[in-house]
Parts: sequence; C-alpha cells; structure tokens
Amino acid sequence: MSETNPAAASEVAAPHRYTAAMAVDIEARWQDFWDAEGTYAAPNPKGDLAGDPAIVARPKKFIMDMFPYPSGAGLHVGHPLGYIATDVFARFQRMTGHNVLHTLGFDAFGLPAEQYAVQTGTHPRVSTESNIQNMKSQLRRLGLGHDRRRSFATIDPEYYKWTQWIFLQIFNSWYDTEADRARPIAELIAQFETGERAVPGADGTTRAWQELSGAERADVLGEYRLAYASDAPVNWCPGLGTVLANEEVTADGRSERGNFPVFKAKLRQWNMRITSYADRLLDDLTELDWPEAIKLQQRNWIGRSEGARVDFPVDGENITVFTTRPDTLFGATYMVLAPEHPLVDKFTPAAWPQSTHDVWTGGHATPTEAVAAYRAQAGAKSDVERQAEAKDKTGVFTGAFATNPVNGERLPVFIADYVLMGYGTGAIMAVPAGDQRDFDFARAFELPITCIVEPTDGRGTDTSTWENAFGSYDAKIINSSNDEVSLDGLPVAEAKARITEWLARKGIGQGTVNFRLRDWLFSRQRYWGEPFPIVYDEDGTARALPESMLPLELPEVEDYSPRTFDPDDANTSPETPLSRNADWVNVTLDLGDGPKKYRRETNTMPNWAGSCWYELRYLDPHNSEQLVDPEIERYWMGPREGQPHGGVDLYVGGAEHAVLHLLYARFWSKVLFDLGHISSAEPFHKLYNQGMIQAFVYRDSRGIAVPAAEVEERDGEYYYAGEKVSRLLGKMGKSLKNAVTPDEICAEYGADTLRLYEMAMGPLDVSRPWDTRAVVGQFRLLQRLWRNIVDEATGEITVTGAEPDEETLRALHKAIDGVRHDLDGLRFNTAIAKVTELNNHLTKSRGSLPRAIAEPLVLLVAPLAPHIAEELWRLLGHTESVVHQDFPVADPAYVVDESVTCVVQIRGKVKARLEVSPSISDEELEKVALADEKVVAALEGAGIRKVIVRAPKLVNIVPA
RNA sequence: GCCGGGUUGGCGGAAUGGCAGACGCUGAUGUCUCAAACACAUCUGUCCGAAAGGACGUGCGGGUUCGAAUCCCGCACCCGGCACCA
Repeated sequence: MSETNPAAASEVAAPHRYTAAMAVDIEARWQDFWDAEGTYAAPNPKGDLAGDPAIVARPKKFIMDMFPYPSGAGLHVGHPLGYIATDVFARFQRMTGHNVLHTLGFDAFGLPAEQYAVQTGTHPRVSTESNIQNMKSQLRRLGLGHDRRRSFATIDPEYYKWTQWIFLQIFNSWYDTEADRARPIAELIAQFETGERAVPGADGTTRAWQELSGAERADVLGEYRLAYASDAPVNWCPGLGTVLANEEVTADGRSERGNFPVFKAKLRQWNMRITSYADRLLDDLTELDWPEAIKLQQRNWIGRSEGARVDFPVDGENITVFTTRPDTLFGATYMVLAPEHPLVDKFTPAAWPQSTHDVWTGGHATPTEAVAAYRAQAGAKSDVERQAEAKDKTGVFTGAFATNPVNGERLPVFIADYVLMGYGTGAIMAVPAGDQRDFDFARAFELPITCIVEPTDGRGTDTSTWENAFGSYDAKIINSSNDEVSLDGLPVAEAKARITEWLARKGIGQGTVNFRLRDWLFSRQRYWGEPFPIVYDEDGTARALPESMLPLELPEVEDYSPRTFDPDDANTSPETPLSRNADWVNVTLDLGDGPKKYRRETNTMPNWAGSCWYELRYLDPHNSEQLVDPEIERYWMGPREGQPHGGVDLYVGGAEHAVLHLLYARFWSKVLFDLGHISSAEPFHKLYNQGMIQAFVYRDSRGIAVPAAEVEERDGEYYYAGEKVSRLLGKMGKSLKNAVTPDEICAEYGADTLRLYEMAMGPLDVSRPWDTRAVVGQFRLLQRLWRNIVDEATGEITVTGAEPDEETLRALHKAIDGVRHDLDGLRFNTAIAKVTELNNHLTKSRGSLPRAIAEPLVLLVAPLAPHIAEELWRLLGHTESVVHQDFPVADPAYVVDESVTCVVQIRGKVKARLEVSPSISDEELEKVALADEKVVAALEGAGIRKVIVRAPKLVNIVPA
C-alpha cells in the first residue's frame, strides 16, 4: 500500500473519514443485506419465481452479460468491466420504473477446463466447481446486483438436460423450404407415408416409403434432419485430438485454441444444418440493434453470393459448377474440380489421351495414378501449408474433357487444391482472362487464355502479353456469342441476366444463390462436454433417447484425458474418451419397442452448445417440466415495439464472439421459434461490445516480461532491478506479469472506487490502458461525497433543512439531466464527470448541505457506487434500500442557466464574451454584441458585411 | 489485397458544425501542520512576454462554410476482421 494513498491515511484526526477500511466494512454489510433481503430478485409473472404483481406490471428490462468461463487463473480487473457496466445500467433501469432481470451464470464445459484438469490431475468437475466458487466470491465482492436465484452453470445436469433436449428437438426436425421454417420430422414422415412428398432415391428416382427397411428410412431422414451425422471432410486437429468447427479454425489454418495445425480428414461426425437458416440469419440482422462491425462480420461469414449453376457434360456425367460470373462462360478454357470431388473417379480414364502435355500429367504413367498421387499429396498438406503456397498453383489433369455448353469447346478437366470441396459445388469453370487464380493456373499449365472483355487499360486483346487477369466490371464483353445468344457489347449485369435466362431455357443451368456458410460441425472427441442423447441399434441406426431418459449424465470415469497426437501428423484419427467405458457405452434400453441392446454415441457436444440458449434458462431456471414456461418467456423475451424479433434488451460482451457464439445462439433461437417453443426469433435485440482493459508489458533485454508492479520510472525510462526495460501496451494477464486483480483494488480502495474507476476510464466500447495510480481520483470523489454529508469527527450527518439556493439547484438539476441521458446511453464516463462536477461544487456548502440536495445526490450516485449510496441513504434516515428508489428527475426550469455566456466572434475567432439572458432574441443580442467595446475595437471601424446570430450562445461578425 | 474502426495536452479522456482540452491522473505553488501525509485553494496545451496581452494549436495536405476536432477529397500511421469463396 502506498504512503500517498488517502484511503490508507491515519484515522486518528478523523475517525469517521471514508477510508479503505470503512469502505470494506460498509460494502460487506450491504452485500450481506442484499443477499438476506433478496434485493435483486426480479419477479416472474408466474411460477416459483413469481412476485409482486405491481413490479411485474412495469415495463421489463432483461440486461445480460456474456457469461464467464471460470478458468483456474481467477479474475483480473479487465474481466469485470462489462459486468460493472451492465450492473450500473440495470440499477439505473430499476430506479426508473422497470422490472429488471439481471443475473449471471457460468459457461463451464469445454477444452480449457479439461486441459486444466489434465494438467492438475484433478477431475474437471472438481476443478471447474472450485473455479466457479472462487469466481463467485470475487464477483460478489464487486457488489453486482444479480438475481442469484437464477444463476446456474452449464455443467449442472439439470441445465444440460435441456441442452440435450434441444439437441433432440433439432435432431427431430427438418427444414421445410416451402414454409421456410423448421417442422417436426414426424410431419415429414407423414408426408412420405401418404405420398404427399416423394421419397428420394438414388439418381433422381423415387421410392415407396412402405417398402423401405428401417435403416433405409433412417438414411432418408438423415438427409433432412437439422442435426445429422455424415461422412465429410472435417477439420481434424491431431494436437488437440478433436475435430473442430470452421469457426474454430483461424485464417491461417490453425486451431483457435492451442494454435495447432488443422488437416482435412473424412470422418463420420455430427453436424447442424445451420445452412438452412442462412437467408434468415442474414435478413434478420437488419432489425437488430448491434454494432455495424459485428453485423458485417456475420454477413461476411454467411457470405451470400448470387450467380448461376451451369452443367458441363463429361463422359455421360455432368459437372455442375457455381459461378458468380456466368457472363464469362465463353472465356472458360478448362475446368477444375476439388481433389476429393466424387465425380473424379467416374470419368478418369485408364490411359492418357494421345499427346497429353507433360506438364499436365505430373510425370505419372496413368491418370488414375496421377489423381491418386495428387490426392495423397494434397491431403497431407495442412491448411497452413496450402495457404502459404497459394500463389504457386498445383494440380493435375484427370485425362477427361468436358464440353462448354455455350460453344461446344473441349475443356480439359483438372483437379487442383485451389478449388475447395466445401464451397459451391466443389467444381469451377476456369476463366483465366478474368480471374487471377485461373490466370496463374493457366500460365503454370500452359492453357489457353481467351479474351472475353475489352480491356480498358490499354493492354490489348492479345492475352499472351498479359501479366495478370483483367476482371473489371465496367468493361464491355466481346467474343461471347453463339447461334442463339450474344453477349457482345453488353455491360456485365445485363450479360449475366441474358446468359442465365438462356441457360435456364436450355435446361443446362439456372440462377442461384450460394453461401459461404457451411453446416456446423457439432461433435468433439472430448470427455468434458454434454453427451449426445443418441444410441445406435444393431444396424448402426441412430436412435434418439426419449425425454424421460434425460439428462443423460456424463459417467464418472478414471481416464477422462483426450487422446492427442503429434500436431503435425495428419495420418491419425480421433478417439473419444467416452468410448473407453464399455459399461457406459453398451446398454440395454427400452425405447418403446421392448428392451434391446444399444451402443451409446461417445462424442460430446462442443462448448458452444451450453451458451446457445442460456438466456432462456435465466427466465425460468428451476422448471423441471419445460425448458422455459411460454408465458414467462413471452414476458421477458417476446417481440414488442421496436423489437420485432424480441430478445434480450441489452447484451454486453467481447467482440471476439462475432461469428461463433452469436451466430450459433441465433440459429438455435430460430429453430426453437419455428418449433413453437419460444416467441423470440432472435436471442439478443441489442448487442454492445465493451473494449478491453489493456496493460503495459515491460520486457528486459532478452524480451522476457518482468513484473510490472516492480518497474520504476525515471525520466521517461523504465527500470526493473536496475536494468533498463522496454514498455509496450498489451493484454493483461499472468503470463505477461502485469495482472492487477479486483481483490487487491477492493482491499486498497473498496469496490465502489473500483466500479467508478472502471466506468470513468473512457467510453465503454473503447480499449484503454489500466493505470493503478489513477484509481485514487475516484476514491477522492467518494471521500468528498462522504464529507459533504457526514461529519468526519462525529460520524453525524450535517445536512440541513434549509432551502437550497438557486445556483445550487441549477447545478443539481443540470447534473440530474446530464447523468440520466448519459446512463441511458451507456456513457458512464461522462455521467461520472457530471456527478464529480456537482459534488465539487457542493464542497462550498460542506457542513450545511441542504437535505433537498443531499438526497438526490445520493440517488444519482447509487447506480455507480451502490454501497456508499446505501450507507448514506440509511444515515439520511431512510429505512428502505436505495436500490428501489426513484431516480431523480430534472426540473426543466433549473436545467437552463440564469445567464449564459455568449461568445462574439469576428471571422470565427472569439473576440469578446457577453453574459446574456438565455431567452434573449437574435435582434437584441446582435445589438448588444455590436455595441461591445472590445468588438468595436477589434473591428477598427471596418464595415460589416454579415452578422450570424445564434442566440443566446454566439454572434459571428464578418467584416467587409 | 479487401472490409471496418481510429489518430485531441505529460497521461486516460471531453466536446459530433458554434468558447478545443469538461472530469480524472500527474506536476507546481500556497493554506493547515513542529514536520510530513491527508485535506483545502490556485495554477498546469505550446510559443512570445515581467505583466497586460498576443500568436499558434485536434496525424499530414487540400476543400466546403460566416464558422470545422466535427462534413467532403487525397495521404500517412495504428488497431481489428476477412482472405485461393469461383
């Protein structure tokens, strides 16, 4: 503790001064009081949390944080920034006539908890629960007004019972594209049974539902279910020993967690058909009050692009490509398929066509050999390597030729890893003149380049002289006609429309919309996650457990560690920890058709599952019959004026969840909405991203971080143990030795000071560096506030019954007005500045502060520093908590000043200041301004060309 | 490369077309004190000046306007996101 810390100052002279010791005492007492009284309990309209109908009748506010992941490291001061902000806002809303739901749960399944458990040798449940307890006590110390009755952790079986239940809802539904919503799978089966919907068979044939075996029916339904298992190329991360969703793989092809290489591997995994919702996920963004940056990230992630599908015949098959530029069809000179494209095997001939170019064969004796070799080579590449080599195009000729449907030209068909199986159809027509990638490939493989747009940059139409592709949208199309259609001379948009129409008429293509978004890979080879409520019968058909068997609890096991591998070894495959427990895996169950033997699914759900719907469980956390009671859900989440899709009123959290949690949660909401379980089609109406609290990192000459708390500053240089160190702004954390914990700040100044400091540092959405030395400023504010109301020697309040003077009333009401607007707009920093200004003003009347000023002052402070406000409110003689008092309302008569300062400018430069009435007229003000001696002097007798008057604040004179 | 956000005193920041620097930190001086700390008071953008006062000033260059930190155009730098997506 530093000697200059006023919070630690001697108490001898002033036994009732607001010190750290007093703050700690006050805060502990009020925290106990709030817990005992249930001060923050928000009443539901019905059920076990029902309460005062008068409060239920108020407008509701559901104010939420992104719930924390309880790590072993504990909190640093950066973590609670958002929690404090939502708490201040929730308190303000409570004081302005709202029924406020504000609570906090814990997101506790997932990789980090499991890794921590493996490292420490404790079971993840043990370590996670102790972390939660630790975090709960750290958060309680901050005085957050949470309704603790509504808190839970995602690892509670009573919670994940419903996570599993939602999985079953998704598993047991399909997307009806005509109705544009999800429907129960039973309704699809009914359509198949009655013949209302044809049962699709292989190659476009149809079958009779009644003639199918159970396994065949399961296969058919698997093509429709919104949760389905499939064999597909997935992101396999040997270093973590699990597969990952696309959203969990970084741009450079590594795992977001652990930074290990990720490989493509074909594995049977569970997926969620989020792609069915691509359009709605995109369209509904419009109505949400979210930061534009986040909306944009979601739009980019969904990646809608309009174009056409076109069929290219090859050897009795059709290669279907997706293109956004069907207008360039005449420029296609070859085709490329993704190496793993299923058609490749069908048309690859036994021998190379005559006189096949050596560059094309890759030196292999047969096409089959060449294809196999290229596939092996491409498969062994991690995404990191693939992207690093992006400029050097590789590939191999398949030996087959396709026909360009617009001009009958023979196009050699290649496979190359620059075409991705997961996007579009996994096949492209290559137009080297217009696309840089195709151009690079064409040059590498000596393929022709046909010019189909008139270059506008003077390069000419001889493509042999080109150094790069020419893809301008503004150019004119040339060389693009056949007997039936001509695009020559048309601008791009028109050419697209004309050729698409022609393709459709000929039945060889159609306009289509393609999305970048892919289905969500939903299974992980982990122990610490929700088990799937799925078993397999002897045919290997997946069967859903009935609701009565939920929750399917994680078995207590000895060995929960994941099987990990050499991070660079692609020739590995995942092993699920749960599969090691034969007793648990092999069960005899009665699923309605008598006891039978089954094998349990041994994958677990990804850690996102629990956070996909937790806002709903806060509403009705103890309901054992339903996920959430519909009436309670409608009360807190339902659509209303300005919120057509309903949702949480304010959701605060970090921007890093832009396309992970926030997209998944929206998807689950929409499914539950479609199935009629909830009334809100969007989970979060208003989203706000708080900035990060940064901290200085000090490094010695070897680049190793040194303890920031022990660094000394001398003349702008920094020294640690006598050695000069460098300073950079970075993240706060243990590894960088610059973590400051809320516990130490609470001990040194109290939680109210910490809350004020975090809110006063700057705008909530901006990152800013922590500065422990500056915390004292907010402590001084509270100390002055205390001293303005309480006698430091006696502890008695010093307020008087006197009428406040006019000037003080104006200061008070201006502060009330400003603070109200600032709190409402989440501008906590300027709200605190206004409180400070008022409080500083009141130090003049210390010892005789009128009660009519002191009381609203305490109420103004209450959302920001609730403990000291409760204490002062009690000292002022009130017996009820300050939490439910009405926030002061400004009297407009006092919000305007008695006189205002008007500036008089000449050519925009201030030359004089006048004290005038706020109601002065333009004419009067102009007269006064022109008569002012300083103005007359500054004008030096020059004539006046123009006078701009903005009464009562400004006059600007333009001399002739 | 593409997209988004930003750049204001010694520091965090305020002002979103009308007094640049609210509020806080830091620093200086004074009052109180035996002394210090705390508290209180005054000052604290730069330059010139003893002062009064004046000039300059919101990343850089231009523009619009009676008036620009704020709007427009161009540039530099910083931060974030996306990227072989056909």
